Amino acid sequence: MGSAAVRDRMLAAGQRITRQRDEVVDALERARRPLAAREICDAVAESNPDVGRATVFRTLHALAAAGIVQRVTLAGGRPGYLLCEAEGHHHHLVCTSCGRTIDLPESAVTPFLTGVEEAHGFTVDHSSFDVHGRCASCR
Amino acid sequence: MGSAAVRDRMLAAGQRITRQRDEVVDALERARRPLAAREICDAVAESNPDVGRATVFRTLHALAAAGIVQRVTLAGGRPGYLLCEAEGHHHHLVCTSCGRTIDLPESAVTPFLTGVEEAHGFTVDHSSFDVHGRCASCR
DNA sequence: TGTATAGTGATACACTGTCTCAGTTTCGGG
DNA sequence: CCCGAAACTGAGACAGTGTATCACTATACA
Repeated sequence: MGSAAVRDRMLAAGQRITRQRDEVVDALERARRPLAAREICDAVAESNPDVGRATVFRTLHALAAAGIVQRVTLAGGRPGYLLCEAEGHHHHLVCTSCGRTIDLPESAVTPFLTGVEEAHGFTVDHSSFDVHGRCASCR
Repeated sequence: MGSAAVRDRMLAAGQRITRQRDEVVDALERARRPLAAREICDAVAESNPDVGRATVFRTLHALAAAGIVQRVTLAGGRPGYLLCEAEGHHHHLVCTSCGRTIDLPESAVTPFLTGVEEAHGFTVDHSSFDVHGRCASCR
């Protein structure tokens, strides 16, 4: 079952708690790393084979809208989904060795983006960074 | 036919010039904006219906390896391919209004990445930024 | 011009993601 | 506690992305 914290965030976002959504959150909580859509479907099917693929994708969309999950780009360009502890918009460093992620708060990025906006007369609506490398413990 | 500059860059990368590759480059040069794989297939098929889908993907891969094309993320998370004037590793600002892109040289990004590395004990192997917003002339 | 080798087309396969529609479940108010 | 509006679900069809194989072909270079 998904943690109480996640539940509260979903309710706060006006979304309902369902068995199916619980199982998606569960799979992500157990993994502690970004999962491909396929991996999530498989993990969910293990505890409940009757959950449809469409529901998994809808759930991921809903969780992303609530800021609970973030879609990231894995090494190789494949998309993955990551459960975020941090609330609000933020970015991630993805370790190519152990697969774990490090949160990068928006505040660490804002000065850089502001500089870019000023240099090019560009207004940033949305940004996402894919930074792959090795974390401190994998070097 | 792809420009001579692109031809030289492909030869320099040890790749052969073929009719099919020329047509992929052509499609991207005409568009002057990132294209979805499907759009490239359609554009190529218009001038030569016998070019296989697999060849288009292989060509995009080869062009990306030579730094001639970059895979970017379009609004909505869909992948797109962009012909790059600039050589070497760099990033792009994508205008959500007119679809055009602005090159962001690696040198504009390095100080930011260095700061991130120092703050988190992380070694960056590869980074790609998706920055969406409005360019100066679309505001 | 000849030839080693890179490139090609067809086809099959796997994954990602969206849509529709009838039926079900949840949440909040009474 | 029960009810109903509205959100959610499952099945299945569909479309795009991307990779692999294998026999065949075209290119670059000596």
